[in-house]
Amino acid sequence: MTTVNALSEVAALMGDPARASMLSLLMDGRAHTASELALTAGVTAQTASGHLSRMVEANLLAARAQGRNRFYRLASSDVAHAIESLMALAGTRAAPASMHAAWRRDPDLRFCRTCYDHLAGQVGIAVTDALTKAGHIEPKGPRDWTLTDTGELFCQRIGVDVPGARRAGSRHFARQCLDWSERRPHISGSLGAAIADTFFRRGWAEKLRRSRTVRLTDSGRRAMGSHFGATLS
Amino acid sequence: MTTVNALSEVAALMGDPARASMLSLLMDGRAHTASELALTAGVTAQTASGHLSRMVEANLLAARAQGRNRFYRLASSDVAHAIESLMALAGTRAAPASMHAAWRRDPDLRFCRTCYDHLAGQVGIAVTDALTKAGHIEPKGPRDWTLTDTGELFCQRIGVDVPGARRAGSRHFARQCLDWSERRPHISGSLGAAIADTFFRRGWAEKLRRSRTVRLTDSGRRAMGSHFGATLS
DNA sequence: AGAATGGTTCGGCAACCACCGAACCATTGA
DNA sequence: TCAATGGTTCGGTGGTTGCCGAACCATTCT
Repeated sequence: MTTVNALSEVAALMGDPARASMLSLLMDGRAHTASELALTAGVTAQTASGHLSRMVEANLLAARAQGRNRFYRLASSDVAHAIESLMALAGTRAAPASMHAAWRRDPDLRFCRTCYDHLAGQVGIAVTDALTKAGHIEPKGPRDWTLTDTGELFCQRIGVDVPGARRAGSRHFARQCLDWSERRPHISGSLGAAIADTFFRRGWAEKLRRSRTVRLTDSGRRAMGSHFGATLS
Repeated sequence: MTTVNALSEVAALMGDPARASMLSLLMDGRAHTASELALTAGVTAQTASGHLSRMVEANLLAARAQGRNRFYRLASSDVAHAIESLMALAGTRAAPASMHAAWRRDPDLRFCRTCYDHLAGQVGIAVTDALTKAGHIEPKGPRDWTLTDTGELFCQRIGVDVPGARRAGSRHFARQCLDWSERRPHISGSLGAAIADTFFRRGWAEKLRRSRTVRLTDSGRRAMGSHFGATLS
């Protein structure tokens, strides 16, 4: 009820290892079935079911029934943002030495991944930086960007569905999202999602199954150079 | 070790009610003694000691011995930011009806409070908005502000120690911090702290003991009108 | 030196809760 | 209609951990 208990309740929910792995998987922005989540969490279906209903109850997750499957997804991008923020904290938690070790362990994840439904990691940052440098997006207000006229043209040229992104209901159009590995913001919101979608549709990138990791294809690397003027390690 | 476990570990630390209330108290940005923290958490000194050492171990808290007292404070503003982010999530957790009830319960906290060491709540937002509207600060990059020339003069006039804030080591100068009750950014960083300090030094505001709540004095209300052109409910 | 205060360590207890086995419901396909 | 698959509910069990009493260390005050 009181604000401190609400804090501890929500934190305690994320504090269980099984639930944390489920949330981590759901950070890819997609909806996953209960059994899939049970598998990645390393628990049986019954146990997973309990966890999932508790998180739905607490409005961390949303459930959608389809056939005999039940799909779960993060309830809102706010939840995704809070998780990223905790991850950022967890990243600074350890001493620099072991931090490097942790990053060595998952260099691909650090290079490119999905954050909810948009691109994050070095690639996400590179895209965002390129758009900023070219004057295609400009900061508007504290947590948003504006798409400039040249940005509109640019998006049209590479095939980003801007009208569709603008149509996306009450959702933010171009939002700043803090990247936990780079510790700098990348572009999110419906425009960020549309850009990521372009990467997947044009074969520039592909999602690895059961993971937030994204692999940049060869044509993707070329596109980063030609369209975004970015060179990646 | 792996990133998901680091997430769950940090979340689990915040997930205990006793630790959560300690962290809430420490959100006022000050250092508090172990017994003070034990009292607000409603546990005995031994229990509190255990909690505190665990949080120091996890780099959430920093400890400083002084005489026979031991003072604990948040280890970094990153920790404060993560807590605010979780609180924001906890705020949206409940249905709108009960959310209002929770806010009714603590209208003063929502009106004005400290967030780490700067002002938050309606007053924090009002100050930030006024500075923006007058062109005293401008967004610089994704999460910072620049103090303009007129802003420099304005600060000097009302007695904000800008040189001192600039001298503040490696700390960010003017940072954007998300306000969990207003869900909009207010000014933090060393400049935000200097502004809050001015409010306290000039008697515009005073901290309520054992709480993050800040009371705006009558002269503070007048100052909000004359210096910031803001009217508060 | 002795007493008082603030803080920590240790050991045992109790409550909580994550977990699984088993049984049960719902949807799909044969 | 009957099996198969996906999911949830229920009950009992075990491990974790938060908690306090008691003893112990450190600092300050008389």
